[in-house]
Amino acid sequence: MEICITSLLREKGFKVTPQRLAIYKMLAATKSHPNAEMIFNELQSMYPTMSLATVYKTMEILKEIGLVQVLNAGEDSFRYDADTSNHPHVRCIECGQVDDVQNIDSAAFVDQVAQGTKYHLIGQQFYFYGICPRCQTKELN
Amino acid sequence: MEICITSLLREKGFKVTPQRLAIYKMLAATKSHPNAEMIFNELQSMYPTMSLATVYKTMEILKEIGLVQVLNAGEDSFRYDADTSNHPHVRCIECGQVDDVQNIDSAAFVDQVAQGTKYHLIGQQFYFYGICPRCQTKELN
DNA sequence: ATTGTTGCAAACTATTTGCAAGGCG
DNA sequence: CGCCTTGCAAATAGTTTGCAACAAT
Repeated sequence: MEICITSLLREKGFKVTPQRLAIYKMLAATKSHPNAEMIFNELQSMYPTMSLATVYKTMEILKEIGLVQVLNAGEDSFRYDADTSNHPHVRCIECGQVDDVQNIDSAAFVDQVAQGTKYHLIGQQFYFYGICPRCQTKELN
Repeated sequence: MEICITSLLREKGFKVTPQRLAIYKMLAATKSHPNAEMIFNELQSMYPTMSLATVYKTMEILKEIGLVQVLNAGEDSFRYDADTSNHPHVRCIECGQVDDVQNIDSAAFVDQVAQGTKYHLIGQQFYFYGICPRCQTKELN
């Protein structure tokens, strides 16, 4: 995994820096789909000089070399996911957490859209909204 | 349709103003899924004192009373749609236009997700990306 | 008459950019 | 060593808010 990002950066002509490794490592280790500020906050203790701008610049590169995907779950900021497989996401409208939706077969649905539109389709994003298990139990108060 | 927005506003305790009618009428008459600035620009000739802030405030209300839905197709601004039925959208990565995807049956797909997640699902948004017919022909140059 | 709304300007937030100092190759 | 990257600060863009004048009920 570290090998992967290191060689990928070099291949594409980007330099390998501690900041880039740290950002990618942190993202790959979480399932929380953090936005830039969350990533920045989490890395600040380890890298006291880390800047938000570097997080943004790094995400731009990681997106470009295919190591992260950018999520736009209807919020005011972008979230990032080191799992670049094309899977749906679901956001809790109470607490705001974003989870993966696993083991979904969207092929039939995508095919249907591919046929129904005259676009040359390249990708897609599926976002669901609802109340997460934890917030459901909270609401029993 | 005008009757609808007028009575709906009154029912919910909002006042009926020319600006609100104009904004909704314009949105209901287009398929272009405009963002706030596009709406503002188009209305400025007819309503020279119209302000962007009023567009935003109005969209907030129209969303609240269920007359518009807000789209977040991976851009830096929100788009608005007076068609509140839950249909997918497709955006051209060349020219940026956003189109509806019509006649799609997503029930099976949604059911699959509803069962696969422990969320209490409330809604969803499907976004596709690709190259629109017009840009496909342009690319032949 | 009362209360909500408009529209300007200022505030705010997320993101991007310019640039000098520093680090990777 | 040369060039890319960092990180600060300033700039930008979309959206929201405060408030005084105004309009709908």
